[in-house]
Amino acid sequence: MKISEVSKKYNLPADTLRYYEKLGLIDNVSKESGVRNYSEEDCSRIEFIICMKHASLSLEDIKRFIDLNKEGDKTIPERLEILEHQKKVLTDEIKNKEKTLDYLNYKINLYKGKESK
Amino acid sequence: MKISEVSKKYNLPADTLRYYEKLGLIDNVSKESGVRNYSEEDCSRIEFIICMKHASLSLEDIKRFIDLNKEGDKTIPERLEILEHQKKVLTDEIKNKEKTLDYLNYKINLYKGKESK
DNA sequence: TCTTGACTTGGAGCAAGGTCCATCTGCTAT
DNA sequence: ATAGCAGATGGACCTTGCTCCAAGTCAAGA
Repeated sequence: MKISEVSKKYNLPADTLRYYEKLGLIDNVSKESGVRNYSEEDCSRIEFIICMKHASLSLEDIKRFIDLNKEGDKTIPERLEILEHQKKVLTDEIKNKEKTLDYLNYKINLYKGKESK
Repeated sequence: MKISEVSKKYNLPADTLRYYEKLGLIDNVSKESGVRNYSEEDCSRIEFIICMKHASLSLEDIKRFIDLNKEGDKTIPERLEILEHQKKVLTDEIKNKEKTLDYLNYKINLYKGKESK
């Protein structure tokens, strides 16, 4: 897949894809006469990155995780730690956002009452 | 309340509180011989800001909302629009984060299986 | 062959949201 | 009265995560 296709597929600008590669989040994509050709594996990696971003990991943390992964099974405890920690973060975020959603609804109803008065 | 107390209460650095004031998110806090003394109202405002940040509004949008509020009831429709929009954003975020939480749990279990092998 | 268009690179620039610093002021306890 | 501490101010600086640009390469169609 060419960069433009991947870009469309994941809704990420080509610049961002190259940026992630530069940071080492994506391994060097193989090139044909200088042009990137993304493999299935590259795409899975991109999906993983997007997912971890939703979990609010920084790009640096995502890179850390990927690097650990490459080091083999002995890094599983550390990876587990990262995941458990992020799970906590994520759970808190969801709780906060749900509370905030309640508050938004409350406010919205309040305003709707005022508006139709 | 002095800035250090407010800082502790809301877990926001004093610099950040002053920064919010500079941006106009918090009205000019009254001062006693040059030292800020936060009123109940100032505190409510801070709580509002924190809440809206959880709803993923930018500081600029929060300021917009606060400014509209000051302009009186005629701005209710616009405020409602902001809230409704943000509700949508927030709902999507929660959905994404819940999906991601599932994924994290899946990964964690996978790793736990490997670890205890 | 010439042009067009997608792609490349390196590096500069940008926006958001702080964070830090030097310097100054004004209590408060000794 | 004096040292020490909290706070104030203005402005410089920082981090994250892109985003844009200039200049160059390459393949394919007219």
